[in-house]
Amino acid sequence: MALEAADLPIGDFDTRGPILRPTLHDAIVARVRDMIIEGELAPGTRLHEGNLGKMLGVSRTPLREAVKFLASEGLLELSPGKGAVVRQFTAKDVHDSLIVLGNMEGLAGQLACQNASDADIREVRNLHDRMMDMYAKRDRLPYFKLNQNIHSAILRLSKNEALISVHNILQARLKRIRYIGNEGPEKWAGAVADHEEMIEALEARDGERLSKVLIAHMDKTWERVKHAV
Amino acid sequence: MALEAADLPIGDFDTRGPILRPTLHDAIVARVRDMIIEGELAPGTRLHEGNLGKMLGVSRTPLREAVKFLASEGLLELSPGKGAVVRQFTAKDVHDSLIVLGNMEGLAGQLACQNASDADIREVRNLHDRMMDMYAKRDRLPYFKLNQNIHSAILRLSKNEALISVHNILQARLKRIRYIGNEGPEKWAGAVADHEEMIEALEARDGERLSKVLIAHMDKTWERVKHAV
DNA sequence: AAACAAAATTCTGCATACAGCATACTTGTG
DNA sequence: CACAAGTATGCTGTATGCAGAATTTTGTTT
Repeated sequence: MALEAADLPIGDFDTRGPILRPTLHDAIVARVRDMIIEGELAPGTRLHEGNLGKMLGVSRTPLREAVKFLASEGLLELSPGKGAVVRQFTAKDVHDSLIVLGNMEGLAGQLACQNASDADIREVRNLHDRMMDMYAKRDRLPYFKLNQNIHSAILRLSKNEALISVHNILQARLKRIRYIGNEGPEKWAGAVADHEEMIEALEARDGERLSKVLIAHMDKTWERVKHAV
Repeated sequence: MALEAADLPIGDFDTRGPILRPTLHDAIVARVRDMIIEGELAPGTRLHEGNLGKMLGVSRTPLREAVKFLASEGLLELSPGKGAVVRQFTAKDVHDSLIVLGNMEGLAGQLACQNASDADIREVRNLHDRMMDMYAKRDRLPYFKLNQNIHSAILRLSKNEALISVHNILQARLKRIRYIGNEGPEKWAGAVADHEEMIEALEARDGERLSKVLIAHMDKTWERVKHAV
């Protein structure tokens, strides 16, 4: 089953601006990235251009271009003469990344309090309330998704493209860890309390407070995830 | 004059770990990146694979791979069917990036105060003193280089690879702006005062203070650069 | 002369072909 | 039986060829 440009997930299209034709390149990048995140390509695995290309139904040329792209994102490492290897993250790498992510989200929170419109904030409140419903029902997966959405929303509300961009890069590197770490011993009540404080601070446009909660929240993420690294 | 792997700048080699063979890929990436930073490839320019390849003495295949790599770094934009274009940064893009960079350096300062060895700090003191000599002589270029070195050193002393990595990405995107902005109406004395406070805070391992100075210092960078954007 | 349409050219995107290097295997020797 | 050297296979890295899209040029019409 060959990979085609139409396999691009909808979310990858930029609906503002001129409509861009989907490209095979983007499709391959997205597919291989998913394979890494979902563990189909385990850390340390050497990518075999012939096999992987056949598996995806594309020739080596666009596949190699996608590999270079992902290497630049930090998901793959290039070994000259030996091709690409799925990057291994040490526990320290993950911890370091979470510290940086926490700081970025803190900054995003501060900026969001300055730059978000009232309507923007109402949207986050909406997400928050829906998440709380899921918490009441102890419905894990939709809770998790809405949780992610809230964090992305805060980034978006910062209206700082540079911040969003570097956050995405770092986030992508850790997505796999989060993916496996999701089953860990979460202190669910504590996380929910954090989120209550977040939405309060955001609605009060209290950037300092929001920033602090977001950073503290990320510290707890490390506690939750570190056993899995 | 064909581009060869030997044209790699020394600094690109990772001297720790196994010695890696220089690759044409890295050489092309570095060369094109420089061409963008130095303005040889102006923002908005469409990269012509045929011409550029001939100019560098390489075929289109490795060139295209390098282009994808740089696109992932954010220095190029890919237009499906139209190839790659040197990315244009708006004034807001630059301002946003500087805010994020300032925040990152602030975090790096805090971490450096925790994680740097005394010897590490002495090295920065050394750089600082040499920079001050250059300031006394009003010797602009070496001052500028030492200045850059000090900022990189603080990042390095944070001992946080993730932070160093994302900082480098954002830094690379702005290098061209810094390059042209360097001639601007710098408030040299003010910058020097900032640096005096930085080294004091670092030697006192006062993370809070160092962080604040670094962030304020970056705000001034925006003032110095914004006229050129 | 200007505007539009159509053809020709040029460029990108992808596939394939080939050369050189890395690795695995085999075979010979101590 | 173990180890080393030589051989063979297979993979990566690079160049080239081809098809289709984009752009430019040219011709035609108003």
